[in-house]
Amino acid sequence: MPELPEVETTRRGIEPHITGQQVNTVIVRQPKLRWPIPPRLKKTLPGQKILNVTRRGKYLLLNATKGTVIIHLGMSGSLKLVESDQAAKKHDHFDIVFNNNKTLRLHDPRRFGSVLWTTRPALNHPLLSSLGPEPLEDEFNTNYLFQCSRKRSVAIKTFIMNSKVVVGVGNIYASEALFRSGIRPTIAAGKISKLRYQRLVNAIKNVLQDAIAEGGTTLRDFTNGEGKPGYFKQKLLVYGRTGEPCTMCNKAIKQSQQNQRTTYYCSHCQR
DNA sequence: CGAGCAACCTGCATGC
DNA sequence: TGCATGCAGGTTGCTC
Repeated sequence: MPELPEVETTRRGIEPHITGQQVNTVIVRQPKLRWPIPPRLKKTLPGQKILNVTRRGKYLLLNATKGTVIIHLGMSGSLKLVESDQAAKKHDHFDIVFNNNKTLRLHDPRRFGSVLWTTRPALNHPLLSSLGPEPLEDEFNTNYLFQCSRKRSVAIKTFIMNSKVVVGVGNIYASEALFRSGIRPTIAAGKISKLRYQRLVNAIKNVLQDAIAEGGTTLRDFTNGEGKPGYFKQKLLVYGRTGEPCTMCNKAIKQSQQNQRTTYYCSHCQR
């Protein structure tokens, strides 16, 4: 799935095309996503205008006249703008058809994504209300992460992937940021020094910014709003590189399991 | 409260 | 070619 850079890439791709546009129709082909697509969306959204498209963590917020469409892409979701007469393909579960003959189309084979609707401030929605800070904002800094980590025994990789700690860091960028900062993914979060947290915070910010600049990472099927892949995969230093030489020391990259997820690291460079 | 893990679902690569 | 297995970008919600 899309981690923060891929969601941000999607946001930038669709935002200029749907801002100010009026919704004509909502088409639900498969309502069974992570949560059911709310049935009232089909009646309530037509006629409304999209005011802007924002992002909170990995959630996209289509802010409309009378409420907000909250979209999460899960593991395999992607959004694309297509001509409204374009036929839907397999796993094209949801469309917002606009009056200008363009359609925003959600494609999601695994259906871990979600489409929700709220008429209250979106940030108050239960799924968004207890999220941690945005990693690229100033609130996410060394002091914050260090304080937050005290007395926490969880592995540092698990810790930075916890959206209550910081949003947007998924399996790819967690491994990459820990490599960039020289920290072994299994170290207990509470045992890491402030200096090392400073390096980690910088690494998280830098890797996410670098990835956004490349349009995100396309492993298999991620595409931006215009159907194009991202190019950050070529710059991954450890993720998916098991057995290949470390770019720093030439030793073979290792992999292990944490929380049912694969972790990639260099046993020489990360301590 | 924190930690660990099963669950949701489909597609694809691999091995027999 | 077919079948079984394991793995994949995420997150909630359950147990302990």
